[in-house]
This record gives sequence, C-alpha cells and structure tokens, in this order.
Amino acid sequence: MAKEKKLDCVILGLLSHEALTGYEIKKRMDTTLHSFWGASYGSIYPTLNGLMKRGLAIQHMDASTKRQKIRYAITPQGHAYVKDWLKQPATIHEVRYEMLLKIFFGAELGAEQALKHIRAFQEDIQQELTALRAMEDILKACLQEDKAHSYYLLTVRFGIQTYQAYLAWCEEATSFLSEGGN
Amino acid sequence: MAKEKKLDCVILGLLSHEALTGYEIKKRMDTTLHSFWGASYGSIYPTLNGLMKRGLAIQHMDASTKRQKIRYAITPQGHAYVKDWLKQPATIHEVRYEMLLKIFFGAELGAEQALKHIRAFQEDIQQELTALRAMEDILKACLQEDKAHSYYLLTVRFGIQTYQAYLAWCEEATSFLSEGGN
DNA sequence: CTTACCATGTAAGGCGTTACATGATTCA
DNA sequence: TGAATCATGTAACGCCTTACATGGTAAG
Repeated sequence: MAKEKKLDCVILGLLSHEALTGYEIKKRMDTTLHSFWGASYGSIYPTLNGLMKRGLAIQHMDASTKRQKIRYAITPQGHAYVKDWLKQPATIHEVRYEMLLKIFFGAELGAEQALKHIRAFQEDIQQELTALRAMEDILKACLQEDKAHSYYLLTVRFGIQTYQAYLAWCEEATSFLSEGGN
Repeated sequence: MAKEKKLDCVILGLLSHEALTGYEIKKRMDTTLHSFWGASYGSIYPTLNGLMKRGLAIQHMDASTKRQKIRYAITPQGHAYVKDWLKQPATIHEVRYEMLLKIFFGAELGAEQALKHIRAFQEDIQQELTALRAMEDILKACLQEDKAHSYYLLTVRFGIQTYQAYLAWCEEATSFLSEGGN
C-alpha cells in the first residue's frame, strides 16, 4: 500500500461502521469530519464507484422507499484495506488559512483592514465552536453505547481546543493591533 | 476579481515587499508561511511565468553572479492586484489532518495504535513549535525595523498558540486512552 | 572531491471542485 | 403549491504534486 487515495480510506472507514448512501457520507463530511477533512459530491460518488469496481465495497438498492437510494457496504477486502491503512503512519498535515495570508501581508493596508479579517474569522470560529460543543455533549451522553464514541469524542476535543486557541489569538491580535502593534 | 488563484496573490504579496527568485519564494513557503500555506516548485515557477505574461511581475536577470538567477519584481498593476485582494474577505479555511482520521476510526484497531499516532504527531508538532519560537524571538528583536514585522509576528503567534493547543490535546488524549477511554 | 545547497524548470498524472442536470418527498 | 431537503450523478476544468532533468558553487 504505497500511495492510497485518502478519500478511499475515509469512505471505507465510515462504511466499516455502517452501510451508507453517498448522500449520507457527504453529511458526515459536513458534520462529524468537518473540522479536519472534507469532500464534495463530485469526489464522493466517483470514489464510491471506484471502491465497488475494486471489490472494496458493494452496493445494494434500498427498497424501503420508492426514492432511488443506493446504500454501500464494506466488503471483507475493504475492511482489510482500512485496517492496513490505519496501521501506517499519517503523512498528511495540511492547513491553509487565507485569513493568515492577509494578516501576513497586512502592513500593505494597515491595522483597520487586518482587524476586519480577524473579526470575520472570529465569528466563523465561534460558530464552529458552538457546533462542536453540541457534538461533545451528545457524545459524552452516550459514551458507553459504542466503543467508537470515545474516539469520535477525541477528535471533537481536538477541534474544541484548537478553536479555543484561535479565539484566544483573535483577542491577542486585536489588542496588539488596536494598541498600534508594538 | 472573482476567483483569484491564491498562489498568484501569495507570490505577489511576497514580491510587494522585495524582489525574489523562484527559489527564494519556495524558501519563504517552507519557513515563514509554512504553518498556514504551502507550494512546490512545480507550481511556483509556472505561476511566476503567468504573472509575468499578465504584466503583474517583471523579471530581471541578476548579473551579480555567474549562476543563472532570475529575480522577479512586482509591477504597479501587480501591486494594485494584491491590494484589491487584501480588501476582499478571506474564503479559504482548510484543514486536513490524516492523524485525526486515524483517531476517528481508532476503535477499529484499539488504543495502542491510536497512541502511536498521537505520539508521532506530538513529536512533529514539538519540532514545528521550536521553529516558530525561534522565529518569534527574531521578530520581536527587530519589530521597529519594519512595520511588516508586526504582521509577520501575528502569524507566528497564531502558529504558536495553535500548536500549544495541539500539544495540550495530545496529553489529554493520551491520558484518556491510557485510562481506558471513559 | 564530494556533499550540500543554490537554482530553474517540465511533464504526467492525480485529485478534486464547481456547475450543471434531474427528479422525489416532505412539510408548512 | 412552494420551499427545503433528500438523492444521484457527470463534465469541464483547474490546480497542484511528484518525479524527472540539469547544472553551478561553496565548503570541508
């Protein structure tokens, strides 16, 4: 297993817990995994297809509704694939904050502009933090229901601590710039 | 200015402070901007070329050495382009941590494996933090030399506070998993 | 003399987003 | 009946990384 496509692994990981539709996978990306991974429909559906062709997942039509609904389940090969990936050291650490770019070049336009970017960022993060805290409460309430919940909680805690640090920085940076940056 | 390619902006931003070669730009990416943006030679050189063709940067051969050396400077149009970009709200906030993916799916292999991933992460971050603290010291020592230094310092502070939060999480997560995750 | 670093670039190919296209169902 | 959400997908296109290819220079 040299260069696995990470989306293969993420989706297989989700499927290893329960069978899901493409739509549901996207939901997970936008909620549970949102603070550290993302994906669009345009990558999810083709990936699901590839997984099927390689025998790592199988689809079965959900006949419970009239609506077209394709549910994907992991195969034993898929399961082996995830486990193998989970054992390898993690290589991808990527962060891209356009806001920080604008702060870095902030001298060009001055403190007013920079403060605006910080405020916008602060508001975004505050919202993310609220969402994560809600998830934290839910997870804490059902920790013993499933061993996996402890691991989910760990990633939520990571997000919370990170976002708190962001907010602390926002305050520090705001003071610094308000006092003339010295 | 609808969808600017961010690398255009980053490079132009760097050039707005001083004329640089492609190699020097890559250096900045790997040091100063490293904690919140990245780029490879394979994207830097072609971008520099595009910037030239659009009249946003000009190149002048550096005759001071026998070695081939192409230094790029920003044009007034390039400068206007950066300023305009700096005024727009930031849109890109991207974080991808493969380590967190492996923690999220951690129940699959158990606490031992998860702890290994955490330890590796912790070591990486500790190194990054050391590098950032060194940059912080340097910047603090020459804050008044250039107004831009205050803004650079702000981004370094962001990295430091973020990484400290990561390390705090590592400790929390390690205790949690060592005590059986409850 | 050879290692490390300076220096520039290209080609192939992967990965992923955006926008588009379509339609069912539920709820107010 | 209209809006929101459920649900699946494709096509175009852009962006970037990796690997490759080449050579100069400085220091030990």
